[in-house]
Amino acid sequence: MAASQPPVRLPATMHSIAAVTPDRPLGDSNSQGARSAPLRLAVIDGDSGFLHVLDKRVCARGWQQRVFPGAVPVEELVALRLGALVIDLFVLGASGWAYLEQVGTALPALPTIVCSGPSTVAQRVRALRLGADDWLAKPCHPEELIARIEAIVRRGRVAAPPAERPALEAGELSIRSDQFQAFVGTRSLDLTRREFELIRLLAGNAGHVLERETIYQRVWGYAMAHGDRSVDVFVRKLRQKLERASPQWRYIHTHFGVGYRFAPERVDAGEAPSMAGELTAGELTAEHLLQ
Amino acid sequence: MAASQPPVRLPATMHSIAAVTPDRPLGDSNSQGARSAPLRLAVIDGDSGFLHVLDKRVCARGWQQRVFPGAVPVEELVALRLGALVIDLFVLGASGWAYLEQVGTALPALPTIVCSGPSTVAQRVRALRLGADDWLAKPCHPEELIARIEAIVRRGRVAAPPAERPALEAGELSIRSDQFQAFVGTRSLDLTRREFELIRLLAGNAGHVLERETIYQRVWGYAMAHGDRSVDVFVRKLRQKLERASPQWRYIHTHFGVGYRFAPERVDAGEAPSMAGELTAGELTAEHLLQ
DNA sequence: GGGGGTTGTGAACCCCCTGTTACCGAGGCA
DNA sequence: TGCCTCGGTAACAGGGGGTTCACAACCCCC
Repeated sequence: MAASQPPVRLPATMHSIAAVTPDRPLGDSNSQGARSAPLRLAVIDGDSGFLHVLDKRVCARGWQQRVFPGAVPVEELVALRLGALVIDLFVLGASGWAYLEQVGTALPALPTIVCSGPSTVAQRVRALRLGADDWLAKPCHPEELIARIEAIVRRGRVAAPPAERPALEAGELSIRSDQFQAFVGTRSLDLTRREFELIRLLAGNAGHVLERETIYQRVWGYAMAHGDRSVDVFVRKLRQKLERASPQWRYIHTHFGVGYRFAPERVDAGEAPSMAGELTAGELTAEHLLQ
Repeated sequence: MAASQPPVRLPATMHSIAAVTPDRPLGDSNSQGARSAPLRLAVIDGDSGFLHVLDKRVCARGWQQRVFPGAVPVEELVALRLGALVIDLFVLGASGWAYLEQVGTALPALPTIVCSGPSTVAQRVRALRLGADDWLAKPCHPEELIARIEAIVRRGRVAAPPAERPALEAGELSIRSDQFQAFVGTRSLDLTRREFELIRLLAGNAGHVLERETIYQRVWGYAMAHGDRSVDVFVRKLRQKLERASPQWRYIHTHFGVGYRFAPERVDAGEAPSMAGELTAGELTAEHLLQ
């Protein structure tokens, strides 16, 4: 652990929190619990009752479902671009095992779940060894089947590359999460990590006034102590760097007694040093500035 | 984004691989795909009969097993470098759900199986949604449990297929996944396995800043313990070898408080030791560096 | 216009982050 | 068994960046 540091250490140190990404811009992967991406599902089964109930749940989730009464040629499966495959092994009879192996070999990346009636341990083990990801006994609840499919898909995804985060554009600014940095044209603002987290939060809520406590909570990761001026200090640092890189624009506006609001505004040449707190309706809902 | 992501190595796999091919640049050590590599298993359970039977099977497979009577702090799990975790949720009582969620959040790459007594559909679904990969009802046959563990581990592995990967070209560097080695011209950098995995990850995401936690997660395969300096040390080793083989170029840039970014840059003769944080758009979207 | 609270600004302090080196244990190999 | 390589940990030095403080400037309200 920490090298030559004195013994006393607060548990929730700033670093660990900051490192854990206090503010997920959203639309991010962590929503797995709630919604998952639309999934294309193929079901090889003949049980119409089961299929009907399953279809309802699948549709409710926004997924798509194709039903097949028997074995589907592997090439066809490939063409379907499936997200997952559900098989009742026993509708395929004795050839089911060979088929399962075939699918497992040809499409190892395809999540495959066997959903069949009464079975023995040996059968289940065999299926799993042949490439199936799971075996769920019928009768089963469709929600459990869906949850199991999601679990398998999720497992495959944690190994996949992280989703790409788009850049935020505002005025002359380009805020790139993959760089932990903001740019004007090609020039970096040379923001520190905290400065970047702060501007990302503000720009991510452009047009909205954010209270200091909120800002602190989301950038620092824990509650702001009374009298803490950190937010003000960092806003100043940000303004300084913004002013230097993009002198024709003002980005961060102070709301006295409240907090700060991000909204890119072109500076009028002959502008008097206007009040920061003065607003117009246009500024407030400045949607035209960002998306 | 980067198509050619390095695979996420599960701990057990990784160790065995690293151990098997310490220096040998390689000849297709990927044969491990079929046979399951030794797996380090943790079981949170109190059922001595179950544990005994399971232990026999686990040992027969050449795996290792650690048993815990109750919840294990996540940091401890990290330190154990597990390949999979088996939990009897009900021995943890009401706190079991929170614990499961905690594990799922901190160690998303860790295959987790709940193996508990009678349960409801709702309980199983809940566990799966919280991050469990599977739920197997007790009493169960240990062979099925093992087969299910293997299926999950396999799923995590196929997500990053060892398919033929083209060589990555960057500056004077040529990173050949089929050789597990990097070259300058024809001269090998003589990278170790870990060093190679690291540079492959970085170069595969050229132009993007990767956080230490991300790097660790994807190269080492499990969550980074607080205070771990392994990434830094390996970056230094890499820089040393890169400097020796390609002195006219700088490849790895530090982003203070964040992590590292790979971007080949020719060293100017009279160059002052410039800041790593300084970027140009050219570097950012450095597509010309790869592909 | 004046007073009290709020915000801007600059600088000092010091913690912690990173680079770097050395050391140790594990495992392969002879 | 002994040597060697490799991975991981510990320790230290140096410097960047976060926090805090003091004071000035400012805003709002009475």
